[in-house]
Amino acid sequence: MKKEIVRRTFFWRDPLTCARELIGAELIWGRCGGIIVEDEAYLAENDEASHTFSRPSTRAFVERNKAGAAYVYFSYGAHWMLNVLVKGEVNGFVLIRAIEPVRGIELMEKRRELDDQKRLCSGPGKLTQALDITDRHHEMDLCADPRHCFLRSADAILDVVADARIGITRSVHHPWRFTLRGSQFVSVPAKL
DNA sequence: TTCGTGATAGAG
DNA sequence: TCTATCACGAAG
Repeated sequence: MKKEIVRRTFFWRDPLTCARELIGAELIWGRCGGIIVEDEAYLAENDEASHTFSRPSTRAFVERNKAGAAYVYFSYGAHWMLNVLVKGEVNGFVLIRAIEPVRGIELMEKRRELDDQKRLCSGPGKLTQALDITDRHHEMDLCADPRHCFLRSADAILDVVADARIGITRSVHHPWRFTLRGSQFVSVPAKL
């Protein structure tokens, strides 16, 4: 089962498909990385929970950048969030919410000051802290540099669960959060 | 359950 | 300028 770098064409589809298929892929970030076990899809149109709904700067970002670009923003005065831009028939984003640590674990534990792999990257703010992701990565192309990319095997068969997105107040009903079934590394387990 | 934290955007 | 809002996390 050979893993290959996810190419830009992967992000030329609708955000829901991208989000679902990124589960099980490996996020490579410098010396660190891990398997994506939780993410969420946001649509640039008709999705009140998306930043594009209320933020002109985000709409400009979508226009300005290619698919596969990193959209990084600061939230609640404390946390960075990592998203990937998707540009298909419907534009949108995939928010990376949790990874299962695989490489550079020691470094990530040091950054988080936490010796617990299950909670090391089990949330969007936690994983950016563990990987040292900040606004300096905003607009970075995640399909060009093998040090900051996604790795995925095309033939992997995974049990992915879809349920409602977390931490939003609008458009809450869409089942656009995706998790790897049974994973101990997610922020909040899916309801069965 | 609460609360800190700061960027953004819209109203006044 | 002022204020509401927020795709969070940690403590209690």
